[in-house]
Amino acid sequence: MTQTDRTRLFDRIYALVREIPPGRIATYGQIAGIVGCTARVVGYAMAATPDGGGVPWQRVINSRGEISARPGDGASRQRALLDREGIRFSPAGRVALDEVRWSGPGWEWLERNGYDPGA
DNA sequence: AGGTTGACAAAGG
DNA sequence: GCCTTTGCCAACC
Repeated sequence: MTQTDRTRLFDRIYALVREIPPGRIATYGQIAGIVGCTARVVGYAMAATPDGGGVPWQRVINSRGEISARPGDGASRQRALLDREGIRFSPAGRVALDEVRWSGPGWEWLERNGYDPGA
């Protein structure tokens, strides 16, 4: 590996988020558990995610099933994007994670990216 | 080289 | 079910 590990870490997160299909929602903890880091790092990586980079950052929310506060006022934009994908929000602004929760990437994707599906 | 910050999560009250 | 505290690890200053 010619690049530093930290670059690979962000790259892993972006690659994984990119695998989230439309109409599906993943939590920070879920992503963190797969890439092998804490949820906070995932949140920081999302904050550094460039718009239009092909990374559906909008499909990543907190474990409470709600859009967490983020710099600026892009929260409503994220909500609009998810609503466009068919995600329904509760009156409290929360989503039913039990229904739209992402099942995670396929085992072949994991193996292809150097993960260990058995673990 | 060291301290602070942060799009969080899990546990406790 | 909601709010507070604790732990977490990488990026940023």
